Amino acid sequence: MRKKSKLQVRAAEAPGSADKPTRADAQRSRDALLAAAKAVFASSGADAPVREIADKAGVGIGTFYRHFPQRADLVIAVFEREIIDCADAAPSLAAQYPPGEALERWVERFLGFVATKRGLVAALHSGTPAFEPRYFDDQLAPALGMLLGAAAAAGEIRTGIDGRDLLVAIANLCWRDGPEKATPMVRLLLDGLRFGAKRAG
Amino acid sequence: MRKKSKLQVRAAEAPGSADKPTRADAQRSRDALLAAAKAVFASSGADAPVREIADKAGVGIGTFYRHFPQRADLVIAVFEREIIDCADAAPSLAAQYPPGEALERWVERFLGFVATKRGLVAALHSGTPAFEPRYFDDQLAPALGMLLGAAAAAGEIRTGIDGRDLLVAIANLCWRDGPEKATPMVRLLLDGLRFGAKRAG
Amino acid sequence: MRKKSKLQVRAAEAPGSADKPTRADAQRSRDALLAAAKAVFASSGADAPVREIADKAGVGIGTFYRHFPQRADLVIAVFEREIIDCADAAPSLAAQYPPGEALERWVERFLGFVATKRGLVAALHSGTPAFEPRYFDDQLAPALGMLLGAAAAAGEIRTGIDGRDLLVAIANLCWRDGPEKATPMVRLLLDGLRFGAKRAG
Amino acid sequence: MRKKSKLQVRAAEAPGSADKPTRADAQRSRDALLAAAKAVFASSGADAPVREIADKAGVGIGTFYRHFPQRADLVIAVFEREIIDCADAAPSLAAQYPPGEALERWVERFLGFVATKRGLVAALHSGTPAFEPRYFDDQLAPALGMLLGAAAAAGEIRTGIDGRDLLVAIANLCWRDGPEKATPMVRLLLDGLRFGAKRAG
DNA sequence: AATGAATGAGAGTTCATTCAT
DNA sequence: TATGAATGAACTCTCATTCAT
Repeated sequence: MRKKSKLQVRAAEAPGSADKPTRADAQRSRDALLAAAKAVFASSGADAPVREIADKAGVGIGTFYRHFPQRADLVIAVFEREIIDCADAAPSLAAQYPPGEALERWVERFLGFVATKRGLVAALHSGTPAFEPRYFDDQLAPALGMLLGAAAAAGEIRTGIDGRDLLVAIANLCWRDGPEKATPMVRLLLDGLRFGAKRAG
Repeated sequence: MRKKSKLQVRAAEAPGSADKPTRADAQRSRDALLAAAKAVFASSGADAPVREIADKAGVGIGTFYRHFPQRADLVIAVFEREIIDCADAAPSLAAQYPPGEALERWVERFLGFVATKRGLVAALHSGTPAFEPRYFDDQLAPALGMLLGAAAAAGEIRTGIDGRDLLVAIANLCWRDGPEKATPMVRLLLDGLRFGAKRAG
Repeated sequence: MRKKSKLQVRAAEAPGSADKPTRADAQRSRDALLAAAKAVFASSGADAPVREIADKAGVGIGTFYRHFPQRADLVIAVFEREIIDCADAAPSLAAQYPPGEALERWVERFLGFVATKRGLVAALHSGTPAFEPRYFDDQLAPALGMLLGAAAAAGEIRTGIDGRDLLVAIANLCWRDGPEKATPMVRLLLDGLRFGAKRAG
Repeated sequence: MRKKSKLQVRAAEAPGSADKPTRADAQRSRDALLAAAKAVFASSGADAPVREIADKAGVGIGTFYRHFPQRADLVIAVFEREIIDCADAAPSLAAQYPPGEALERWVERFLGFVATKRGLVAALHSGTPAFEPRYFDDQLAPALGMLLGAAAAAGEIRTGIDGRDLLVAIANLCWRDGPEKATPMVRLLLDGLRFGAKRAG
């Protein structure tokens, strides 16, 4: 079973817990910031001015930085739920579909998440890349790696492709383009995996 | 035959030409700025402060902005030669190698250009996207399109892939990663093109 | 009784006041800026570069602009004390002297302020004319108007002259000239007021 | 008889004259600049950017500065005709009206000129004050001085007021204000002159 | 913990004036 | 002479981030 993400833990921390009692007002600030960020990201992109978010949340910037020292921290927190759900979808798809199709469906799902958030990919790469260790490495890359391994074992795709590398590549393809432009190119990437399998076989 | 790029023409203008002959001092400033920019881009990335470049060129900012009203204008000018050379390589490669190999070699060459300029791709997308119309659309995309068409005609790759889309995809794959990371993913993309051919055949 | 000026209140705010108590550091910056501006204005005129003032104050330009978004805001603040004192002098003079003399003395005092600040009048008219509403209209014009009214009531000067108009006229007479040149002309203006009274009488 | 102004002479210089033959193209440039300046002054004020005028004249800025090294030179040239006419009106008025009225009428005429040119007075004081010697001192001040002298001799106004000082004072009163605001104040000034006469008498 | 003032780099512009061609 | 490129000071504004309160 996947362990819960650190942020999630911190966020969901019950008041009165052993280590950090998470004061009620702090939690309120955090929630307000997340709600504001979600709204601002949707309207102005994920590279909106920090102050705009803080203002919308009715909170000082100091407070913003206390909660989200890095811009990426905020982005992560905003999309945390979706990321976790996406990672979680991997085992389900693997159980329901043959390996190749499971892979394809999962990539499509990931694409549906990442390509529809204007500025997400760019934002995640600004400043300290906190996103990658936390989610790429711990959640999404293993999920994709598992699907790749299964498909390779079934002879449907080539071997030797690292899940993380492919994940980053897919994200990069969505850097500026929406799903319409990105999807065909991602398909090409997957076909490239298949091509290797055929050649190898 | 491709017509010479406008900028190139302006820079290389022969004395006595029809339109304004580019004063020697203006040309000197321009050259100094380009040289300075090339150096600064190499050391500090393509998002270096404008003033730093002007200073290094021994030129006022006023002069800088006269020559390059938008930051992207400078970036373009700096890499102009390389871009043109890259585009020019397409016909040569097409003449020397079988279509599939010509395509592959050209993409590698493009990669060698774009993936080694830290910050280039990102810089070109900030501000006015002057780069794309001028070079992507007019020079590089047609070059790649030609190679794609030839390879498709030879049955080596699938049809229906737009040169510009693929070009952008390749550039996107290099967005943050150097050639080491990008190259395998670009290979995958090309294999995807081949996979389509096989499947279609 | 005149209410205290807003700026003054903000500056002199007693701790524990209802509205925002002006943080100590903000006040320090503000004071430093005012002191620096006073010095720079004296040496370089009221149109000195903003950065020079910020530098002399040991403060960033960002801070400068936070405190004084418009250049005129600074000019106002610098001379605020003197302006207020000048306006405050009107009732005292009115109490001590006969109306005509009170008027004359006050004008002389105003002149002593405005004609000795090289560039003051010009500076106040550049950019947003924030000065006029705040001080001309609210403080000085009423002060002068009161004196005019009293003198007119006493039959010493003509009626029907607006305090603000006269105030502006006096300031305009000092626009470039120091008190030596301006004073005789201002005297003429006051004599004009008296002439009207005599004629009317 | 008044000698012709230097500028006028230069402008009207016949080609082929003894000293400077004034090339035809130079004259054309000059004329174009004057026409352009007149238009631009009317629309954008007398403090319009130099380049705007040069552009409108279809002439390089270099050419502008050759003809009008100081901004005031241009302003002068543009209004030269009107200034001379204004000065010339003094003797006529003196011949037609009693001294006091002649003075009043001339001042009104001067006002009608200077107060209706937005930015004129300010422009004349920027840079080297070339205006004053040439026109204030040589033409207008003597004209006003003459009228003042006559009125004083007739006992209508006080003595001891310098024509130039009064002229500058009147101009200053028009610095920012149009004739509506300025006229009453100028009247006050004239009444002040009369007040002195009565008191002296 | 919350706040928001302070900071300073930087972009992009405008403009009067000088100077090389 | 005419030209317009060069110059560089200055200004305004934006923003991420730090730090005093």
